[in-house]
Amino acid sequence: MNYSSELIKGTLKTIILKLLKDNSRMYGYEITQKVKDLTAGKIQLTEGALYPTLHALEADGILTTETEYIGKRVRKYYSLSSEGNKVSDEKVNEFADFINTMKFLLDIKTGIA
Amino acid sequence: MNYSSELIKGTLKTIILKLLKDNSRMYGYEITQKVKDLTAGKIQLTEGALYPTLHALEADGILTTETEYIGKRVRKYYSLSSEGNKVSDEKVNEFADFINTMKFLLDIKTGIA
DNA sequence: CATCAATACATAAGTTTCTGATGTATTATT
DNA sequence: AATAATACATCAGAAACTTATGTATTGATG
Repeated sequence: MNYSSELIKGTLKTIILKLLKDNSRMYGYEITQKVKDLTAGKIQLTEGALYPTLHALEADGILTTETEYIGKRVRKYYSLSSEGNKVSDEKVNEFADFINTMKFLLDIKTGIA
Repeated sequence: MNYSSELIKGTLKTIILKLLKDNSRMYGYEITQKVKDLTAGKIQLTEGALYPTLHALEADGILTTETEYIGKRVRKYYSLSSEGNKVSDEKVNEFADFINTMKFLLDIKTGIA
C-alpha cells in the first residue's frame, strides 16, 4: 500500500529538508531511495516532482549544490545553506504542529510518543 | 499563526468527510466556521477551495444535498451517502497511517495518545 | 556478450487544484 | 444608513504534480 499522491503534496519540501538536515549531503536519486526505505515503500517520490523541487529550492538559496563524477556518471549533491538549516527546522516544526491539529480534528489516537 | 496552504492541500477532502461523519448534516459556510473554531483559526478553508470540492464530492456520489431556505437565504446541506460513509473512514485511516509514517520520517515526538 | 534492470540526471505537455478576486443577495449590527 | 456577517457561486491565473519521454552509465543475468 502507498499513500494517495494528494497526501504527499505539501510535505515534499519538508521531507527533503529534513533528510538533508540529518545527512548533510545527498543527491536526488539517493533521496528517493532513502524515503522509500524509511517508509517501507509507502512514500515513493517521483522524479518529475523531486527534481523541479530541488531546482526551486536551490534557486531560492535554501540548497547549495556540488557536482561530482562517479566514473563517468554525474551526481549532483545537495546541501542545506545556512538559511536552509533554519527553514528545515521551521518546516518540521510546522508539520509537527499540523499533526497535532489534525489528530484533534480527525479524532485520531496514536501510540505513545 | 496559520498553516501554509500547501500543508492543507490533500487534507481538505478528509476534513470535510470527517466533519460530516460527526455531524451528519452541514452546509458549506458552517464547515468553514467549524474548522476555524476547532483549530483555533489555524486552518481557514477558503470558499474558492471549499465549494468546488463539495461539488466534486457530490458529483462523485460521495455526498448528497438538500437545499433549504432560512427566511429568504438559501442553504445547501451536505450529507454522506452510504459510499461516503465508507470513504470517510478510509480517508481518516489513511491519514492516521500517514501521520505515523511522517512522525517517524521527521523524527517527531508528540504527546501521549 | 547481449539484454535488461538499476542508477542518475533532466524536461515538458497536460491535468488538477488552489488562490484571490469578483459577484449576488439576505440578515444582523452599530 | 452603512458596514459586517452570512451564504452561495464562479473564474482567471498560478502552482504543483503526473506521466511520459529523453539521454547516458553501470551492474546483473543467462
